[in-house]
Amino acid sequence: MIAGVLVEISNKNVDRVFEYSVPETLKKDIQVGIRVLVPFGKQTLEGFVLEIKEEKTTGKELRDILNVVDSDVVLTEELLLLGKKIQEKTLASLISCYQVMLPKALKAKNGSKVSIRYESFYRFQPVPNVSFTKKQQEIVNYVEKRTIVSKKELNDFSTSSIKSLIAKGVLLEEKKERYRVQYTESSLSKKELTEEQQKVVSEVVQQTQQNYLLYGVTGSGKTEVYMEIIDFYLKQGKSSIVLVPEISLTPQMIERFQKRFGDKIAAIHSGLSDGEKYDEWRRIARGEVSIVIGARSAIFAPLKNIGIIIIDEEHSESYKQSDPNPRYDAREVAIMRSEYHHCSVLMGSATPSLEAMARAQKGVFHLLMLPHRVNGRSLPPVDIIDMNQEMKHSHGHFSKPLMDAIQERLRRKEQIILLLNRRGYASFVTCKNCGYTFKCPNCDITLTYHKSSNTLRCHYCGYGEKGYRECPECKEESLTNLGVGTQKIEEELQRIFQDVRVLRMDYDTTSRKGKHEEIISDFRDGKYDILLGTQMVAKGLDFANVTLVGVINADTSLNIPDFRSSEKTFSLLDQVAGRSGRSEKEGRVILQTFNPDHYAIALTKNHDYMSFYQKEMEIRRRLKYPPYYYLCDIRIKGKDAMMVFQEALKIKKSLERNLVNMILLGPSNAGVFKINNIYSYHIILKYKKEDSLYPLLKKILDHYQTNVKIKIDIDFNPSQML
DNA sequence: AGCACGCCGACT
DNA sequence: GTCGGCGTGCTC
Repeated sequence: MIAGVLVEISNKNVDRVFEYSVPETLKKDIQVGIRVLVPFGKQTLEGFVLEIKEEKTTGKELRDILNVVDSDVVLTEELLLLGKKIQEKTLASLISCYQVMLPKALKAKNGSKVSIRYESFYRFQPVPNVSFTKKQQEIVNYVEKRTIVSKKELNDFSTSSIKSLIAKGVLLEEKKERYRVQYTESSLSKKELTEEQQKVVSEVVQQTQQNYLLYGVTGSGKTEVYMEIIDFYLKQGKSSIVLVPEISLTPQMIERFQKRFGDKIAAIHSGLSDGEKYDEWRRIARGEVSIVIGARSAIFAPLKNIGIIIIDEEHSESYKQSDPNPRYDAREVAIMRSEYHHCSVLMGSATPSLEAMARAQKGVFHLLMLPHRVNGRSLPPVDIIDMNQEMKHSHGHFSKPLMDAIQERLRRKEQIILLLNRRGYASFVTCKNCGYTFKCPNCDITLTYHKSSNTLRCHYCGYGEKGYRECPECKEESLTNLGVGTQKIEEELQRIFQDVRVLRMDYDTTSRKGKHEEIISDFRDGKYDILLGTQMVAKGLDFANVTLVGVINADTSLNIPDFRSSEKTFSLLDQVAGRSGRSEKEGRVILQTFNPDHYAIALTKNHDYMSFYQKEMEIRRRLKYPPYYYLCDIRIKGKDAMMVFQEALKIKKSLERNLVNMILLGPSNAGVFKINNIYSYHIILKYKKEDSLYPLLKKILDHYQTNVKIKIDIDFNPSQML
C-alpha cells in the first residue's frame, strides 16, 4: 500500500505528491484526505494523503508514513477537488489552497497549542454487596436517579467521597468532548413575509440549480428571505452556507439566525478564538450543524448535502482574498461548490457589483428584485450639500443644513449616524513653513496623527512614533494637521453641541474584543445621541430611532486611484443612507461633498442604482475595464528597486512576445511604492480571452521561484489596484 | 522550508 | 593553508 502525500511546505519546488509506503499497523487508518506525519529529508512534516495506490511511480526507495495526525478525514473528496480547481484559477501552491480551507488550529505550526476540550461525566453502575457512608449514599442516590451526571454537577459533594465510589466501581468515569461555543435552543422568531418577499422565496426554492442575483433596496428584508429559504432546505434535510462580510457579521446578525435555528447553526467570525473556531469546524465536519454563517473563508465549511449558498452584500470586496495566496474569490468558489452539490447560489445586494448585474442582464444570473422597504416607507430623501458654496460663508466641517438637522434630532431625542471615512485625528501632519510631511520610514505613506495617544501612526504597517511640537526639518513650531479624521470630528461635535453624547466607532475603538458589540448595544439603548464612524457604521446596522444620516465628506473614497472608486462610493453612500428611517419614524440623509455633480454622488439622491449602473458600465466599456475585460495584476517585489524594475521590464517583454489580444500596462510603481522596505512594481493585463496566458504565467512563476531577490505575486481580478 | 554540497575571499 | 560566505539542488 502506497500513499501519495502533499507536505505542508508552501513552496513550488515541493508542491507535489511524494510517495510513502504505509506500514501494516497504519493500514486501517490511512484514507484519502487524512493528515499524516512523514519523514521529509531531515525533517518530520505533516501532510495530506491525496491518493492511495498499490504501485509506486518513482524508482526511488520509499520511506514509511510515521503516523496519522487525527483520526478523521479533514479534507473530503469534494474539498480535495475544489482545492485543485482553486489552484488552477489562482496559480497559488496546491498546499496553500488546502490550508485556507481549514481552521488555523489544523495547521502544523498551531496544531499543538489547540486541543480538544473534555468534560468528565460519572455513570452509575450497580455493584452487589457494597456499603456506603452517609455522604456516599447521597451521591449514589443523586447519580442513580439521573444515570449520568457531569463532574460539575457533583461540585457540592466532596471529591474524596467521589473518589472512593470510583474505587468501589459504583461510579464510572467517562470523558466527553465539550465544545467551547454553546448555542441555546431556537425561540422561533419568524416574521410574516410580505408578498414581494414570499415571491422571491418561492422562485428560489422552485429551481434546483440556478444562480440568482437578488437586488433588494436597503431595508427590504433580505435577511428574512434568506432565513425562509434556508428553512425550506433544512426541512428537506439539506444544509446551507451564508456568507456575510466580516464587517456586517455582528452579534446581532448571528443572534437573528440563532433565534430561528438554534443549535443547528455554526457561526464563524473573528471574535472566536482559534480553539472555538476549531470546535465549530468539528461540529460542521461531523454533520451536527446544518447552517454555517461566516465571512469569506466560511465558503469552505465541510458541509455535506448543501441545498443553498447565500452571499449577502454580494458587492463587498471582502469576498476576494487579496493578501496571502491563494487569492481566491469566495463568490467563484460558491459557484464551484454549487456545481458539485447541484444546488443554487443566491447573491443579494442593494448595490450589486457591476460584474453581477452585468451577468444578470445577460441572463447568466437570474435577477430577482425587492424594490420596496418592508415597513412600507419609501427610501429616505437625500440632500446633497455643495461644500464649495458652504465654505464661502462658514468654516469647520459642518454645513448649515447638517448642523440644523443635527440640532433638530437632538431636540426631538432622535438619533444620528455620521459617516467619515477616515479614522484618526488628521489625515497627515505637515509643516506650514517648509512643507515637510511626516512619512513612515518603512512604507511610502504619510503618517496619521492620533490625538488620544499623541502619536503618529502608519496605517499600513502599524509603525508609530511620538508626536512632535516642532518641525524636524526647519525646527519651526509650524506643524499643522491637514485633512480630518473621526477623532477630530468628535471634538468638533462636542464643541458645537453642548452636552452631546458622541460614540465613536472605527478601527481604533473596536479592535478590542467585544467592543464592537458594546458600542452597538450602547447606541441602541439610547446612551448616546450620535454614532460617528468609518465604513463600519454604513453596513447592515438597524436602529429604529435613527432618523438622520450625515456624510461629512462624500468624496474621500472617490479620490482613491482605483477604477472601482465610483462604484465603491455609490455603494457606500447608498448603504449608509439606508440606515436612516428604518422603523416608524421618517428618515433623512444629508451628504456633504465638493463634487455635487459627480454621477456617483448625484445619483444617490434618488437611490438610482440602475442609472448608476448604466453610466458606469459605459465608462468601463470605454476604458476597457471589468466587466468588459478581465484584469490581471502582476506584482514584482524586492528590496533593490532598480533590480526589481529591470526584472519587471523583462517580464513585460516576455508577455508582449508571447501573447496577442492583450493590453499591457506598466511596469509602474505600485500605489504604495514601498511597504516595509520592499519595493513593488505592477504590470496590469487587460484581456477578454487568452488561452496561453495561464501556461505563460506559470512559466514565469517557475522561473522566479529560485530567485530569492525577486518575488512575484499574481492577482486575477484584483479587488483593489492600489 | 530546511539542509547539504560546493566553490571563492580574509584570517588564526 | 582553513573558516565561512551564500548560490544550487534535493527531499518520496
